[in-house]
Formats: sequence, C-alpha cells, structure tokens
Amino acid sequence: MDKIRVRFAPSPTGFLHVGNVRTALFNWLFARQNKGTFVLRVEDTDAERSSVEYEDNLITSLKWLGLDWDEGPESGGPFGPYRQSMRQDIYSPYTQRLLEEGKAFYCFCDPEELERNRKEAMASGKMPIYSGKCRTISIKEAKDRQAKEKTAVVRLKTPDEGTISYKDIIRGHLSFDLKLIGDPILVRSNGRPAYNYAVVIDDALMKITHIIRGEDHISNTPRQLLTYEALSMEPPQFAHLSMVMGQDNTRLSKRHGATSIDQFDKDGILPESLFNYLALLGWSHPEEKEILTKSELVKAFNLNHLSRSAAIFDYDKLHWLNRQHIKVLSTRDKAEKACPFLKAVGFMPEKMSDEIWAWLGEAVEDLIEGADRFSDLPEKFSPFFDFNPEDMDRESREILETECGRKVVTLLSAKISHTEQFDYDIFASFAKEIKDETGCKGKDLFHPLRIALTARTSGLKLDRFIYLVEEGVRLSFPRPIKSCTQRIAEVLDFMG
RNA sequence: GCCCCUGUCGUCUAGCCUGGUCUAGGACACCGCCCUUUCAAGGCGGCAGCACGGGUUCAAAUCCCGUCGGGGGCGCCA
Repeated sequence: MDKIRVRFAPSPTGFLHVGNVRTALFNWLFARQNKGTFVLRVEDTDAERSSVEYEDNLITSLKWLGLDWDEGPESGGPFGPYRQSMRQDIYSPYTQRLLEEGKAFYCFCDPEELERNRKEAMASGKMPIYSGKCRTISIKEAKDRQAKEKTAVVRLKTPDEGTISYKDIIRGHLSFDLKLIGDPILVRSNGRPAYNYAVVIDDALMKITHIIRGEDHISNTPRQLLTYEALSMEPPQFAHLSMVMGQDNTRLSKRHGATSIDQFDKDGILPESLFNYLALLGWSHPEEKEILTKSELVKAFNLNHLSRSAAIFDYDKLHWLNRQHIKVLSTRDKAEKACPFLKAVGFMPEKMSDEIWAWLGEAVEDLIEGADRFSDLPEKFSPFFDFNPEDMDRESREILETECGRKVVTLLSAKISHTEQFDYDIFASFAKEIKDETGCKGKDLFHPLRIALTARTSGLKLDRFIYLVEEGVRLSFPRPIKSCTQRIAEVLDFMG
C-alpha cells in the first residue's frame, strides 16, 4: 500500500476553533500512527475574507497544541506551493482538457437568473439544481463568446440519472441521487477555481490518500468524486467527522466562550489537556482509558472507531483532564506555567530570582491541588500578597466578633509579640495554650486563628501557609508579603 | 421546502456489524459518606440512559419499517 498522506486544509478567515482543530488532530494522529505524511495547506483563495493575521494565528495554534506537519506553507515540500493563492496557474491545463473532452462546458447564465431559479425551485418544494441550459452551446461558439464577453464560468457536466456512491471510513456506504446534483462550477468568471475544483486537483496533485474532514463536507463529496472521475484521477478515501457543538447543542460560535484555540492558553489549559480532550470527543480508548498522552493516543487511535453523531464540548471534563495533566508536571514546569498568570496580577516580579523560583515552586505544589487551570492561581495566591483586614468578607468579620474570636485573636497577638522567630511549631503550641486558656476549641478556635493570619475563612493548610509566609517575607516581591506578626497586629487593630 | 448525516444516563462514551453473557459498563457533572479541627483535592458509594411506535424472532439497545428530535448541505464562500 502507498504511504499514507493526509492534509489539513483550513481557510484563514477567522480564529481557529475547537471543531477545526479536532479535524487537524485526527488527521495528525492518523498520519503519525501510520508513519504517514501530514500536510498543511492554507486555502486562502477568498482574498476578501482571508488574512495573514488569521494564518499566523492558525499556525501558532496548531503548534501550541503540539501538531507538526511535514509539508506546509513555510516548510515547503515536494508538492508545493501549499498556499492555495499561489497555485492559481496550475488548474487551467486541467480545465482545458475537460473542456476539450466535452466533460466540462462554458456557462453564460446570469447569476441573478440562477438565483431566481433557485428560489423558485425551493418555493415549489424542489431541490435547487442548475438546469443544464448552457450544455448545448457548442464549444466553438462558447469560446468565441467567452473571448468577447469574458463572463462565462466553467461547469462540470454531470450525469442526470443513476446514483453515485462511495464507502466512507466512518459512515459506511453512502449514496446520492445524481438527479439532485447539478453541474457544479469549476472555474468562476474571474478565472479562479471554485473550492470544489481546487480541492480535488490539489489533493490529487499532493497525492493525498485519505481525506479526513468535517461532516459539513459530506454533500460536497459526490461532486468531488465526479470531478475525480472526469479527470481520470483515482479518488482518495474519505472519512467524515461528526461536528462539535456548544453546550446548548447549537453550532459552535463566539458566545460559547473559549472556542478559539488561543483562548485556552490564556485560561491556563495545558495543550496536552486539550489534545487529550479533543481526541476523546468522538473516539474512545479500547480499554476506556481517559487520561492519555500524545504518544499513547498515537498508538491507540483508530479511525474506524469514530462516533458518527455530533458531540457537545464539555468544559467540566476538559478541566478535569487538565487537572490530571497538571498533576504529573514537574515542580519546575508547574512554576513556569503558573508564573505568567501571577505576573499578570503583579504578584511575581518581572525578573525572577532563583530564590523566588524556589519559593514559587513550593507554593505552586501546595496551591495547584484542586485547581482546574493555572488561571485559578492568582485567586489562590492572594492570601499571601493581598492581605488586608479591610477587605474581609462578612463571615470573617462575624467570626471575629464572637466571644471566642475576640479572645483568641487578642491572646494570639499577645503571645506572638514576645516571639522573634515564628513558625508552625510555635503556632501549634500557641494554639494549644489558647485553647486551654480560653476554652475555645475546634472551629471556634481554628477559624479565628486562620482569619488572623489570612483574613479569610478558608485556604491552604496553616502549616504550609505559615511556612510559605515566613519564607516569603524575606524575598523581594513587587508586593511584599507581610509577616505573621504583622498580619495578626493588623487584624487586632482592625477589630479595635 | 428538498437532499444527506445522526439519535444509549444531564454530558462524553462502551456495547450494535457477528441478536441471548446487558437486571446496559466506564468517565465528567451532581448527591452522600470517609479523610481533613476549614475549603478544595483524594478515597468510597449513590442517582441517572437504550427517543417513540410498529414489526421480524423463542429472544432486540443490537435486524427491518415508520414517526419524532438534533445537525449539516442546497453560492461565481471555503
């Protein structure tokens, strides 16, 4: 069997979203699994809507996700160019041949007239199909007219009877009634190839063996098959992927939140998490394993076992997977991933010293527990850098006003004022003494103690918190960490 | 409107091809318990589904037909 070649052919007319990227990912998995070739082809023929900005975004997003391609716009390859706008002159020899062989013809129909026909057909409950009106114009007459008017499009002559069918890798046998397929436009009146024509020639020339694309292309397939046939070219195999939907079961769009790939990075989702999640949307591991690395996915992936029905994108599950992938990161990696998020809120300095990296590493190990995303971290770090009794919530204030609250904080303050070096052991012995002296215990004891140190009712375990605060006091953060002694003093002061 | 695809817990899915082993398995979410003198995480457990209606068959989630629901397509867009 020939070496497998697949392609991802996006048009740079918007930010890459999860549906498209999943298509890219399945192509990539299939290529890598079969030691085949993954081609990136940019379909930028629509000059109106395409932009370099989107193309850059597309490439950045694919790379971020960990997809690499063997042939593509910047890397080149034996079947280039890989940017469709640079392939304009390769189509016309094929068009001439089809015209000469009588497999295609010039059509002079007015677009407005066609539009009218379409509307009429729909209104009378029929499928709108090109009438075949210009088929009978002789090639000589057509060429003369075209030379003068330059308004003709080239259409493929398709059979009027029978069916065309093929075997889809995912959906099995699919067949279409030829009566319902009009003569598709191959070349527009401005001389540029239409999509359905360009893809066929590009895919054929690039020797693509498997076309893995979205379900929205199913109805293009019979037209493309007919084109391959007219061209006497061997068609590739097709696999049509189900769509990815938003939570409300409608087509993915901006209002569904983070559907553009770069947004996931901004939200603190690891690329390997998105990768893993997207692979699981429509495919499942034979042993139903869910937390999978890229190489495990390459090994286990199977194009034949894809779901045929659309899937809803579920952020909860993505976040859960993200947590699993974060967990196995090294301390250093966790710290590095966390750093930009903490810099953004001014917790970390622009220039990180070794001491601060070390502190951050320890802190991250404690605080990432139970966090879904790195973007959760600023909130989790705020007890260190944003300590201010004024900002306490109602619950904390109320606890401080209780009898135990007042007694515990006052006593703690008195005890700590005699202490040079504070640590958790000292804190623990204070706590025991306070318990004995006040009779406050359990929640009544530990809640006020926590509030005195953090100005919050919940958070990190206090042994780790005290350790990190006392370590952090000595480091130069943009917003210095206040010592435990100072915190307690401020809370007491606040209580009046 | 017409054509095509699709329909298992709220969500992602296993099972369907090769009917019985399915009183339908797993995961996320949710609920409860345990752990923890907080919250989360973690451990354990629970709730919850074969869209509906007809066939075929001794037997149907699995095969056939219909209905309904969802999606896609019907461009000189890609």
